[in-house]
Amino acid sequence: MAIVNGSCRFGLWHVHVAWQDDLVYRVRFAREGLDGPVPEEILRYCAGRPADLSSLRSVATEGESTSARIYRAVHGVPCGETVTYGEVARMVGTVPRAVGSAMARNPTPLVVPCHRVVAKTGIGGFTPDPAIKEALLAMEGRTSGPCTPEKGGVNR
DNA sequence: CCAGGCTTGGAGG
DNA sequence: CCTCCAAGCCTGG
Repeated sequence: MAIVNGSCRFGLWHVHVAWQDDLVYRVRFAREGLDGPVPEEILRYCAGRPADLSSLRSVATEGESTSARIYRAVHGVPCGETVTYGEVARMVGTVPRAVGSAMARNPTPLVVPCHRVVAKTGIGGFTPDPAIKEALLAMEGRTSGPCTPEKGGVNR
């Protein structure tokens, strides 16, 4: 079985996904869509329905490199919560800028929820557009949001 | 090998 | 409150 490529809609964006079973190789936000399926959880998530993105695995978390450990730490951040670059750095034993670099190169956004990693003083960055990060966090902040956080605590 | 990054905390104005 | 800056380190080219 080969790797499957597909996309679904998230607001004005198209979410491209390269995947196979529960393993995701690549996720990226693009202006244009492409034909093909995406994992059920990602489809539900993008549609604003209850979804558990952490049930998917990412190739980014494989290995023992520093970035892999950073991605694993971020993979464990639950929906509805956020952490700062500095907090992730302390968990992994590195520095905030290394975390920022890793997030900027995250091959699988959503599956490794880099949008839940914010700066201590603000929302932090997001490629290709910080507006996506804001939209994702706003969506997850709702008590009846897609991942139904137990306590509807929005972080900031 | 080197430039630069989705940071941070402290110093100083 | 705000600007400035070095620390510290990982990665792509």
